[in-house]
Amino acid sequence: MSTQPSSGVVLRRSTRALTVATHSTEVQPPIVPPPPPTPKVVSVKRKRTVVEATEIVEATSQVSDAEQSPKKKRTKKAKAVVDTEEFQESPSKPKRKRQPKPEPMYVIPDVEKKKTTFKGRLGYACLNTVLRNKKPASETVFCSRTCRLDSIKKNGLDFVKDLARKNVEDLLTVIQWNEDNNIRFFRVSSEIFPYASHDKHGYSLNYCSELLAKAGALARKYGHRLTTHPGQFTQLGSPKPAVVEASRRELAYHTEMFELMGMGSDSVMIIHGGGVYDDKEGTLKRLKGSIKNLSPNVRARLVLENDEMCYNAEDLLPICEELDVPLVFDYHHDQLFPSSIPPKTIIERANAIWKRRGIKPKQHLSEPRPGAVSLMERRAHADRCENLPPDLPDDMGKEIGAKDKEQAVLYLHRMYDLQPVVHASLRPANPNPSMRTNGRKASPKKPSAKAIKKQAEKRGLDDSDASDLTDCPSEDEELPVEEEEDAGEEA
DNA sequence: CAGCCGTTAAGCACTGTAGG
DNA sequence: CCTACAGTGCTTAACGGCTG
Repeated sequence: MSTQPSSGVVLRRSTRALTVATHSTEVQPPIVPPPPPTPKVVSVKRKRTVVEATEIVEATSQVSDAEQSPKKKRTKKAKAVVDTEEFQESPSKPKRKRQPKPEPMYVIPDVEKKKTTFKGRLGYACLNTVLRNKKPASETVFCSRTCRLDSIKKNGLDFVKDLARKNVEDLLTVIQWNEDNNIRFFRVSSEIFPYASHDKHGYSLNYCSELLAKAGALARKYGHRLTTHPGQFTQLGSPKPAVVEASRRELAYHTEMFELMGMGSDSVMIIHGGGVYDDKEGTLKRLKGSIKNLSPNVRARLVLENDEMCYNAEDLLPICEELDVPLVFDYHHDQLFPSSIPPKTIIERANAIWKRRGIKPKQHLSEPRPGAVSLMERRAHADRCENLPPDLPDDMGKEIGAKDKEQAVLYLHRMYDLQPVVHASLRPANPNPSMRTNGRKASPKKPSAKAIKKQAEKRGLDDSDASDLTDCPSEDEELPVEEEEDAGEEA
């Protein structure tokens, strides 16, 4: 709303309220009838949530005989439990089958041909849009199924473990798709085993060892490189010991995954420097200390990456060189938060570390969205990349960070004649890419749970009401939510 | 059933505002 | 002027309410 100050560090993007039609790659003009101006009644929703929640508990507590006593409103969650129990195939009651929609016709425009000396691999991160968007929904393939902590509390640990198993099953499909489409470099979603590193609900991956070994064997058979990028809450430099400990667990779980898959040293885990905590030097010292304290097998796979806000390549290179931790150079981040050292020098120094360690180097490439001006806007990834940087070493793995995921890779494959492409796998680019990212949208009206809790504490509500919302058992959960709502309404 | 939309989960950066 | 705090941003996909 207000004009951006000249420094322009962060832009509050009220313009985001503009809704954007979901990325439509189909040729048919999207039929988007204007939504009726229905007033949103948030508070009602919340109250209902509480009621439903109790129903779910009842429903799932008798999963075995769920079929004989269907609740008037069978929740999706309850259904999900049944589904996971019948992974293979279920001769369940005859469902009315919806006529499958015909495959949409895609018109794939020609690409501008460009030249490069690059002979390395291009890869993408986490999600394959073709497989993810398969219809019907039961056909979709993806590796980042997750759930809420509440679902684990209600349904037990096996619930989340089953989700993860399905993720790994789908990883096999993704690897095969990648092979069929000449993409041999893939970042596995850090959410493939949801909550595996959680302090209370964490679990070992051993239960899934056979399937992981199978996925690893497939990747190795085709010579695919798999890497991972643990979440931004992996903060090895945090002043809070609990956060560092959680970060260690996160890295340990990713290491365990690659070990069970039998992946070699090229399967690295990439993290950023993290927050600054008002003390960059001190934080870098803590980061260094934390890395030194990692167990050897975890440290063997750890890699740092320059980010666009806190630690650029120049900040990280000294640590990387001292501790022999490879550096993933991200071109996009370097543009937003440049080092005083030119990229060429950074890449040379980074590559020297990769070489010393005997690991194939890796870089990240992405581009800001067209028309992006402010820093926050330029942070968001464009749908695709239009250019490869010059002078790339041939053994370099290049992960393309783009909204169109594998399509961005195929686009570059075509532009630069890097690999043959399967035409049926191609999807057209969105002709009208917006500036809007997919980030979380917050409701301006409703205070956050944290804010509500603090308000409640301030107003001197009794302990049970102000107790930790994230951790209280189901019985207690109902009261605070009701209180929450009142607090929210009044505030 | 499909699709839309807000919420949630992790941790931190940053801005604007209120109050001392 | 400084501090504290609320709100929003970064990412991502499932969940759940709701509508058509």
